[in-house]
Amino acid sequence: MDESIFKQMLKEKKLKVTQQRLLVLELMAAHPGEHLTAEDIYELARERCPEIGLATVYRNLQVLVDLQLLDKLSLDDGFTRYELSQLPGEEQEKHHRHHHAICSGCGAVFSFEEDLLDTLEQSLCERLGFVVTDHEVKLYGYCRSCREKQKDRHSDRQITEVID
Amino acid sequence: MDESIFKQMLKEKKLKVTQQRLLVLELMAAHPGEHLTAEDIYELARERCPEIGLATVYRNLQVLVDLQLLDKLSLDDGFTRYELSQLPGEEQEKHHRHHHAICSGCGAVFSFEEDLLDTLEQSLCERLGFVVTDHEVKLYGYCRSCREKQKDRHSDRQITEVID
DNA sequence: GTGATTGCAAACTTTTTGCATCCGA
DNA sequence: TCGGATGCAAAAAGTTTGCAATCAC
Repeated sequence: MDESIFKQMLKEKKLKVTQQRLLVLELMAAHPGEHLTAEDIYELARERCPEIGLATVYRNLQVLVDLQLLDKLSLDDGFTRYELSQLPGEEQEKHHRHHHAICSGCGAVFSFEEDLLDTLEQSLCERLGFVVTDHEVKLYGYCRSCREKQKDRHSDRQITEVID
Repeated sequence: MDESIFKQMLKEKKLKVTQQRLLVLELMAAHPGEHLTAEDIYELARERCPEIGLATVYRNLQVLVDLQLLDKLSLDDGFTRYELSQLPGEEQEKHHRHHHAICSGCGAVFSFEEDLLDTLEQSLCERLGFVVTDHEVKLYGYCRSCREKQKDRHSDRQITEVID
């Protein structure tokens, strides 16, 4: 991870480079693709900086979101979650947030990237003059393993019915 | 609104038809397309049933969500919001949740329906065996009026620069 | 030195829960 | 009558804030 670019980004916003701030970013960078809660990050942070406070974690997560290094998202379980968006210096022509498919059966979360919203975003711009800068897509449904369990349960029931 | 179908739906789940339950549904039906918070609905409900409790509102909103009469959504302002999904008896071959475009400038919310996720959902099913039953799409960006304000501000600045 | 940042605790906000009472079927 | 539903208050849970002490620059 390019720390000097991060320091530059902070300097531009007149923010200081503190140990805690660096640590939070490092931890997020060490867990790409994961959807960590503030509490998760707090627990990880305390391993290396036991005196850190939860409020500091919240404040620094917000700084990193403002710098567009993290995405803030919700998987509808009551927690705000954070996911690495890009490493400092990794410029992207367009912000490319992950989409998530959440299993209603077991709560498993599948992440994916896909650019199928372009048509939608274009029509929105033409019709409303609304220019899209970011999007969040959540799909709800049932994953393969839950569907197979469901199938098994149905078989059981049928067998039971036959036996009865 | 077909009250008898609603009563039938409740009976099937062994739930009772209470005044409060009816009232919450009526209020939601009277505000289609709006994204009301529990507090909003509580305020509206108290006009006609001053003794109603906020907890009752929450409990009945959840009942209506379970019956698929309401959609639960978040516009990222810290409130869970509720929107009429369909009236009792209005069967839809597929659940058709609204999508929302949220303006980062002024907070305005634009709702729309569109079926551009079919390809995405199909590929998800083929690749992961994940079957989608519902989806939530949020687009973030800037609405026309905020973009025009932004444009004006740029013009001002240019003029100032020229004058200086 | 100055101003941002931290850690701690208290406060805040939204939502849920326990429980005695009430009411619908 | 009986079990679900209600209203109230208290609790829960996640997040934010106030403030004195500390740290980065």
